[in-house]
Amino acid sequence: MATYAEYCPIAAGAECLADRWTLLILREMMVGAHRFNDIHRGIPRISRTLLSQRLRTLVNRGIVERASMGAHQEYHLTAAGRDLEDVIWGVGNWAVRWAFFDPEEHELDIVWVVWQLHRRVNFDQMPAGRTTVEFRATGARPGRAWLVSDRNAATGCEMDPGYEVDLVVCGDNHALHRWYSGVSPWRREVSDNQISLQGPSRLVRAFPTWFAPNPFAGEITRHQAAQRRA
Amino acid sequence: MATYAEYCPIAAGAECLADRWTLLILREMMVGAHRFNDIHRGIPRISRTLLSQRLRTLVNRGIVERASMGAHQEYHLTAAGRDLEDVIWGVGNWAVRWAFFDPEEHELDIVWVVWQLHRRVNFDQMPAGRTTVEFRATGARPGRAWLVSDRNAATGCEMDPGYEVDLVVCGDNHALHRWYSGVSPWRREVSDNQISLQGPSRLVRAFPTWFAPNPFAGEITRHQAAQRRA
DNA sequence: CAGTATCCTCGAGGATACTG
DNA sequence: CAGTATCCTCGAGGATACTG
Repeated sequence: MATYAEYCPIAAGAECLADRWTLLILREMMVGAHRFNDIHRGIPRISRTLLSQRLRTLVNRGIVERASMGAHQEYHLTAAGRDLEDVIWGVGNWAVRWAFFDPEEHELDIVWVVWQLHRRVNFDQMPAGRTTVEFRATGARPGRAWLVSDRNAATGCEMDPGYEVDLVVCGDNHALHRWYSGVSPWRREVSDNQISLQGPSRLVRAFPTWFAPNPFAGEITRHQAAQRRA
Repeated sequence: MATYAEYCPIAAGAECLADRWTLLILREMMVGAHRFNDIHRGIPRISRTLLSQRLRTLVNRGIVERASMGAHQEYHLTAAGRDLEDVIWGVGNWAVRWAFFDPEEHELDIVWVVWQLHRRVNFDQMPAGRTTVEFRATGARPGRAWLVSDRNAATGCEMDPGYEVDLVVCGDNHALHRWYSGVSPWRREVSDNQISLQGPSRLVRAFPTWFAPNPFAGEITRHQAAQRRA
């Protein structure tokens, strides 16, 4: 609270926002994570102790509110928190222009990618009933993860959920991250043989329509176009 | 660098910005401080060691550039740094709406206020030649500071510069900070007898025109009007 | 003026085990 | 499921003294 001890709005704002992890916690609520474990899956490298503490601080500052929803707890942005969304998207858009590059090896995490993807499923493009997609990342930090979509609910799994797999997405981990983020379009990675699909051709054709674009895809595309002009 | 290890623009932005003090260092460059000691006077509670280290980090990240200007060094925002200005003003404007209140005792620092004021002098409203204004803060954290304006240059001093004082601004420290920030208008503090001027009536009448408003004064006024409507 | 080198402290936060 | 309690480590950063 008294860290800066300056009577200045920027200092007051930094007091609220410039703690490690805080922007990512707010991001998770902005993209639809409201339960403790869901928020944690979106930020796997924060410890549960620290996440708990940061959430308490955000509640005390009036940016987040905690509420009992029946049996479980939920965290939601308050009006003050929602008023921060533009600033936080602004931080991300700035980074797209100046500090966001091709994925580095330590940033690769296919489980995290699939977890984030599960929030962007276009259910009206999905087959009726359950669809199970297995992602197999090869190359650096290889791994597997599963996306299960059923009617209008989807989830990401780091363990085999045991359902029959309808479609396998297999590819280089860097390429999967480039596609996920919007840094490169699906078609390019497929035609470069970096990513391939295995499954019924009906599903293979439909797959590119199953996910809404990354929230930063528009800014990334604009930035790439500006780069090419320069 | 690898703190978050997430392939996300918000994480990349937080990596650059969410360090303690960093937003305040950028603020100082945004308002016109470019030399090490000037930046430090704007952020007196940071140690010189840490300021030096943060500046180096900002240079490495491409947000600030350091250049020799003749004998001395200067720090300036790069294009990437200038592109951050809207985000940083956004943080301050958000704080005005949700996290900026009347000054607390630990935030009072009349020397810092006068130092910041020296950048906002309207030289065309100032008398020709040198003008020395002494600020005397009474009440909590009392202190004195001097503002010296000469032609088109001004500075703030924490020690008596030894010049004849042309005008004395005397008042409660909280009131001086409210006026400085734009939280309350000059006329209100004067008519409430919280602040008074001592000096030739010509200078007393002119004083309220001598400084450009605080950069957040507009947002503060808008916010106060919205508060009254609610 | 504009820093840097060195030493030392303390508190943020990780690991682990636990709870309603 | 959603955390909390406890213990411990290590590194950020303050204090001090120094330099071109």
